[in-house]
Parts: sequence; structure tokens; C-alpha cells
Amino acid sequence: MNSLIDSLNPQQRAAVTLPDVSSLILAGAGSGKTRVLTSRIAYLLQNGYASPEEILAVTFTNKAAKEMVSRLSTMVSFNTKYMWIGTFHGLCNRMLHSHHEQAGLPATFTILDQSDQLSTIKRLMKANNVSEDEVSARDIQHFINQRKEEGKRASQVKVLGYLGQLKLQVYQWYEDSLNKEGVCDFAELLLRSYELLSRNEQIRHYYQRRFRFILVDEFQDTNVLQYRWLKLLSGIEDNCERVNAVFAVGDDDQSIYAFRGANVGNMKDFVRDFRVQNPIRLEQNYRSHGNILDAANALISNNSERLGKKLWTDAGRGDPIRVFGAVTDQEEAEFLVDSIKGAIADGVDRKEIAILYRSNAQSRVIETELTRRNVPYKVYGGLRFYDRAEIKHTLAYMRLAENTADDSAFLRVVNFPARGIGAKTIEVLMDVAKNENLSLFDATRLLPKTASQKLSVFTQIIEYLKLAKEQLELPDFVDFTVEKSGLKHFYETEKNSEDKLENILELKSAAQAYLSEEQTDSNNGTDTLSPLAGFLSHASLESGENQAKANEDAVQLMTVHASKGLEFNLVFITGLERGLFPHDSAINDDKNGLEEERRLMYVAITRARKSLYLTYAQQRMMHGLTRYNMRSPFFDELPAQTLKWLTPKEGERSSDRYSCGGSSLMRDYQSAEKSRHYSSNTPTWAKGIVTSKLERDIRRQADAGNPYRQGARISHEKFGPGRITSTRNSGDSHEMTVTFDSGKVLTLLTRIAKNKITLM
DNA sequence: CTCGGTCAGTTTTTT
DNA sequence: ACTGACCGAG
Repeated sequence: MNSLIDSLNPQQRAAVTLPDVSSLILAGAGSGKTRVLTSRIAYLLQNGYASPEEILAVTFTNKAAKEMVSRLSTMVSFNTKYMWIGTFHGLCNRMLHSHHEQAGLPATFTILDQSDQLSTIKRLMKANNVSEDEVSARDIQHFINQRKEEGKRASQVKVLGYLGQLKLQVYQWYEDSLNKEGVCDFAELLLRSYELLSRNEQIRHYYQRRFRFILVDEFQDTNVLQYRWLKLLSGIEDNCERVNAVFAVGDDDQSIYAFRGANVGNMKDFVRDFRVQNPIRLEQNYRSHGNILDAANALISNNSERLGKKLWTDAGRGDPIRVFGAVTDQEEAEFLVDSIKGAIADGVDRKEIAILYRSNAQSRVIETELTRRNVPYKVYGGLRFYDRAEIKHTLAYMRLAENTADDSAFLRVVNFPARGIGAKTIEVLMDVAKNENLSLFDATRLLPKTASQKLSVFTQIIEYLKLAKEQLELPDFVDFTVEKSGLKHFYETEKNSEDKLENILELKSAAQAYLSEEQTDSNNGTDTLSPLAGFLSHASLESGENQAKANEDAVQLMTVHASKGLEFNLVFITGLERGLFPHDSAINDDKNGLEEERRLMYVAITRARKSLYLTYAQQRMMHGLTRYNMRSPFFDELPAQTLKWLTPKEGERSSDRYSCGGSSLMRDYQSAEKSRHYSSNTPTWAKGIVTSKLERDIRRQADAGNPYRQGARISHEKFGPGRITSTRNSGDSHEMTVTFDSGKVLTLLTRIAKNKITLM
């Protein structure tokens, strides 16, 4: 049994064997965080300090929760089924189902995802004649979610000014609408669960007595409401004779979700509120080599407001961090693939190679190049299974079978597949529903005959589904829904819909998989839910497996955000340009924005075990125009001795690039040279620019005197005659796309091309 | 009512 | 470049 503890380092061991008090574990990147969390639970169980039902462990992602359960089941023989291990949302959902009556919800309440939430807001704005020109629905969605994350209902919100009033008014309508429909959005799950606990003493005391040990993963990502929820469960505010021990694990340096409400300040508040004596620091890194850690430490030290932590390793210096500055994004992609091919030839596993970027839009050039040169790859974070339109349609039918008052689901599919129910009919229906305070479904009966008849085709379907759900096993019910709704027929006859058809048929397997998973480990509290309700929750809360093919032998592409928690032998951080990483919005933002970008960079660097490459391009196509960027200011925050510039660092002579031998460095140099060959014009005049629509318009006007206009016939000394098919301005450069008579299409920089072309 | 074209907006993302 | 929203013609 002590093997559990013996293999830990002193700090890890101190954390795992802490007595029954609240504690903060500052767990640096790669310091064995998950191991400490699971070992702690195992320790409590094996020594009889806790029984399984006294354990509550909260994570942010389903993936992390699953990981914890599976690791735990290899460590202890206790049944994990009696512990509550899950995401904040999952656990709140579980709690609300158990006490739906006290929480003011119907037993059949359904969950709105973000897009459902947005369309509900849009619908309410339209119904109440609030124009999106005044405030966008997105702004209001943001406003509402922020207020909920502060724990505030519409009646508790104070606002200033006309726009504030307007947003608040929509919040109120929205709140009423959710209540009427019996649905919860994501933030609502938390807020309602919080209110349930705070208002109902009996329920609160029950959970307080039960969960003697509360463990929180990624504590730096908690928002204000989540922290208050934890406080309620701990009993710290109830003057209980004994406060439950909260074991909070987090890393303030890896807080990268402030933009969605995460509050790093919770860590300091936690130390104060729970009177944490000595936070434990896990600073020994078991992942990366010295150069990588030095770079990470140096970078992050530029942030103020840190709790302070310095990673160290005994793994040795390792390779230097290699830097490649490309002229174009295309050249950057070519360099990546050159290097990757070399690494693979040296025996590196493809799945041990990661290409990271700041925003998804950057993946395309890289993907194209990987495809062109036959390197298998996998992109993370694309459209998830349950997010696909056809799946959401099918689920909407199922949601209606469960809860006919779910107006979002109703509107999604009332006329899909098309059954002649248009905007006019819906408008009338919504009016009636509003006046009579009925759900859209119930209001269909009250419409004039013709409209009512059209709608009854739809409501009949739902009535059938309601009967069927009682009589069929879940997978068969899915089949029935797909058939009865007309979706199957629709996708069968619609051309180019083979994939969609396959997906909706796949939903049956998803239901089957869900059921069998439930039988083996019922950890999501689905014991209190019907299979259908459980499956619908599952579909809303676990947006679908992106991980399914994680072990495939392919190069891994993902955003830096998506890479958190992962590690690879070879990592490329790409697009390191001012404006991109750090991103424009953060630069223009206050200091906090830049600090979050820096933490993001810190996360990116610490993903690498053995080798790290940093790349950037001076020139990049984005949103249809070419941008010219300076390299990222982060380069200047990394210690020079950890870096190896494969291309000359501007403003400095790079003579050392020939000096250091080694086969792998030579190859870097060769591929750097090779990639460089593709393009030779370095636009030194280019400056980082910000393009807004207004600026674009102004430039377009200023451009009126330019002879190289769209439609003009020109002749190029090399490519012959052609016509300008489009022109673009970006910054102080002007470019044109020319379709030559030969069929060749080229985009030329006017500044350079004008010496080579003549107007015809 | 439906389809097909035009036009604005575009960080990151989990639940 | 790509997507979702909107508008006018059939």
C-alpha cells in the first residue's frame, strides 16, 4: 500500500498525506498534478479516513473526470460509483435532477447549449421589438452569462444607462422564458444548484454532512459562482462544528480562461477564506528539459500578480529551442513539414509531434501542406459530434418528446424537414403563446384552422414520439425518432448528405454506447434519470468525443488552449507574431489581456518534453487579406542562451548558425535554407497593421486613382496577358489577383509587379 | 414558402 | 476564406 506514497517526491507526498484540513496545491506544469489528486483520494480511502460516498471531486472537462476515474480504479479496489466525480455542470445537473421539485424545475427539464441560448435571446428580442442594431444578441448573451456567473438574477442586477437597462430587460424576459419552458442553460445549472443549496437548509446540510472531502482540479479556472458553490458545500459559512476539507489544486500561471469568467483571484480568496496555512508548491517538473523550462520560467516572470513558483528539473539541458522566421505563412508551413519529416525519419512517433497555434484559422495553410506531402495529421477542436446540425435536429425531436415546452427545440425542427410552416405561421403562433402564456407546442391548438392543421402534422409526430419513448429501449427510440421525424428520408433524398445520414444513424450507436457505459460505471448520477433524460444530458454536457482517435499515429494539430494538460516530445509553436500571439485584442486591451496571452505562451512552451520550435511569418493571409506582422514580443522575453535562431534574428548578425554541428542541427539548418528558397522578397517596409472595416473602406476610396483596378487588362513580362480579377489593400501594400490568359491565377504585390506589367 | 445570391463579421472554448 | 443572416425572385 505504501508503494502509493513511496514513489512520490517530498512535496507530492506532503500534499497527498495532508491531514483533514483545506489546502491549496500550487501544481506547476508537468509536476504530477493528476497523480497527486488521485493519490490523495486513494490515500484517504485506503487509510480509512474517508469512505467513497464522502468524496466529491470536481473537474472542468469530462475528459479530466474520466481520466481521474480510470486512474483511480487502477489504484484502489473501492467502487468509484459511490463517489461524486465529474464536472461542475455534470454534478449540478445531477443534484438538480435529484431535487428538481425544490429547485423549481420539472422532472423532465432539458438543457440549452450556447447556440440554443443565443437563438432564445434573439427570439425574445424580436418578439419584443428590440433591434439588434442597438445591442447584439451576442452582447446580451455575454451579459446574461456574466451576471449568472456572479450569482445574480435579473432582479438583483444593477445597471447604468440606457443600454444597461435594455440588456437587463432582455435578461428578465430570458429568465421568465427559461422558467416557463422548464429548461436550463449551462450557467443556469450552476446558479440553480447554488440557489438550491443556499435556500434549502435541509438539502444543504445533507450534502455538507456527506461530502467530507472535496477535491477541485484546475482551481484557477473556477469562476465566482463555482467558488461560492464550493464554499456552500464545505460548510464554511454555516458555522458548522467541522468544515469539510477542500483540496484545491491549481496553477495561477496556467489560467487562460479569464475571457470566459475564470477568476484567478479565487486562489487568493481561498487561502484567506479557508485559512490555508501553507500552500504546497509542486515545482519539480517531470516533463521538460532544462532549456524549455528556463524559457518558460523567464517568460512567466514578466507577469505581475503571481503567487510565485519556479519549475526545475533534473533532466538536463536538452536541445536548444529552435526559432525559424519565415517570410510567408506558406514558407512557415513548408518549414514545419520539412522538420516533421526529418523528425519522423529520426524515429519520432507522429503522435508525439504537436503543432500549436493561437487561433483555429491558422491551421489551414499547415493542413494543406501536410496533405500535399502525405503526412498524416489530426486536427483537434473541430466540429464535435453533438454539435453537428443534423444531430442537433434529431436531439431536438427527442427533447420535445421529453419536454414539449422546450421552445428552442420546437423552433429548431417545427419546419425541418420543411413541412410548409413558414415565418408567418410561427409569428402568429408565438403571439398566441405569449398572450396565453403557453408553450409553442400547446399554443398550436389555438390557431386558426388552416395553420393549426399544418402544425398538427408536426405535433402528431411529437405525440407519437412521446408514446414511443415509453415503449422502446433508448437505441430503438433513437431509430424511431430518426424515421418518424422525416429526417432520415430527408437526408436520404438530399444530395451530398451521405455524411449527415451516416451521422444521424450513428446516433443510435452513441445511445447504445451511453447505455453500456452507464452499466459499467454509473458515475454521472444517472441513477436518478430515465435513460432518455440521461442521454439528453449526456449529449448536452459532453459535447462528443474528440479524443476517440487520440492514439492514431498522426501529427497533432490544435490551438494552444486545447493543448492544456497534454504533452509531446516535439512541439512547434507557430504564428508567433505580434497581433496574432499575443493577439491584437489582448494588446489593445489592458495589462491583464497581455498577461493572459503570456500565460497562454507559458502553457504552450511547457507542453514540450524534448524539443521545441518557435516559428513566425512576416507575411500572412488572414480573412482574405495579407497582413504584415512583426515577430512576437515574447521572443525578447526568452533567455538568449536557450534559443537557437535558424534564420537571422533581425537587427543582429547571426554568425553562430554555422558553428554548432550535430546531425539534427544540420538538418534544421538545411531545411531552414530550403524553405527560405521559396521566397526572397523581404518587405522591410511592412509594418504590423490593424485592419478594420472602416479603414478598409477609406483605403478603397483612396485607391480610386490607381490604374490597376479590377477588370483592367494587363500584360506581364513573364506570364503574358491577363485580367485583374480582384484587388486588395492591406496596410501600405496593394495587391491584385490576376487571371492570365494561360489560365494561371496569381496574386501579385503591385509595388513589386508594377515594374513587370503594362496596362493594355 | 423556398431557394439562391449578397453581405457583414470573424480569439481563444468547455459545459 | 468562410460562415451565418437577410432579402428578393420564383
